[in-house]
Amino acid sequence: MTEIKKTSTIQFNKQTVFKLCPITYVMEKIGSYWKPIILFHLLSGSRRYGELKKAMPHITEKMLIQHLKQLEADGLVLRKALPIIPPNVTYSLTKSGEGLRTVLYEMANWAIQNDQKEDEPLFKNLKDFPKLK
Amino acid sequence: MTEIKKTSTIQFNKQTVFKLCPITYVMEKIGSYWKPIILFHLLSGSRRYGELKKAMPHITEKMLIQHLKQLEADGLVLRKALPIIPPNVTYSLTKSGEGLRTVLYEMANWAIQNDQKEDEPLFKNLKDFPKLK
DNA sequence: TTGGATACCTACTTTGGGGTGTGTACTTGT
DNA sequence: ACAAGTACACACCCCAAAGTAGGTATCCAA
Repeated sequence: MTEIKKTSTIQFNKQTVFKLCPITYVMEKIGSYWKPIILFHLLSGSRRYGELKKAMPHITEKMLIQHLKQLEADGLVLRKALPIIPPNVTYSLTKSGEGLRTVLYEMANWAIQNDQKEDEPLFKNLKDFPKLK
Repeated sequence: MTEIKKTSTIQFNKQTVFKLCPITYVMEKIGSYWKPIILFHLLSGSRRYGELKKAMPHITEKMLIQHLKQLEADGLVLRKALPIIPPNVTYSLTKSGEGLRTVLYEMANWAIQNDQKEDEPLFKNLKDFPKLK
């Protein structure tokens, strides 16, 4: 995995920054292009690694595991591996990750509202928003 | 301003991707480290360029205008410049940008819930979440 | 005339996020 | 004996995003 440099200017005095803006805290956890999308696909329940890959055809394997590992390290995602061959690994949301459901829901909600204004809307409504179980 | 390459693999067949995952649509609009943070600071009302700079001490000027310009181009932010010297430019949320309030609110909410678990919580509650006017 | 105030612009450089491609471990099926 | 299936690991490379550092325009006040 690619290491993260701790000395960049962005990392400077993070504590104080967080106090001023809780959003900064969120961005440190899920602030990348892929993470929210991965989390979105886990909202409907646990998924195998291969299932996630199929659900996101345009993500590279490297990005997928890399972000899964980080989400796991950040306590948002749980990895369960069965000791069998061929391997069987499933990923699911932790309680903390599950807490992001409303965030993602509101994002989807905004996307739909915002998209209606354009010529050819892509989504219709929120009926298809993933429900757990 | 830095140009955006339209031919990257990520851009490939975006239409179909959006249909599968509305979150992808959102990430294209506000999916960067700084954008949600900038939007957060505009939730309480219009702000001058210099005010935003002060509110985000660790952002570079380049990043600030660059993202402001893109947010403006994406119709999330409105720029109002008075023709005086020294210049007076204020930024505010458009209706579309204002629609992100709930998203940002839920983010802050999650940050607070999530943060309570740690040793030294940074935020207390949502009373300080910016209200318009 | 010099400097401050404001909101930028524009080179140049760096960095790390992301892409490509290959390899691996172990078992089951043919 | 070999390929297929699964979930990765690793090395190499590229480029866009972010950082650094300087400059600009215009007016006014000292």
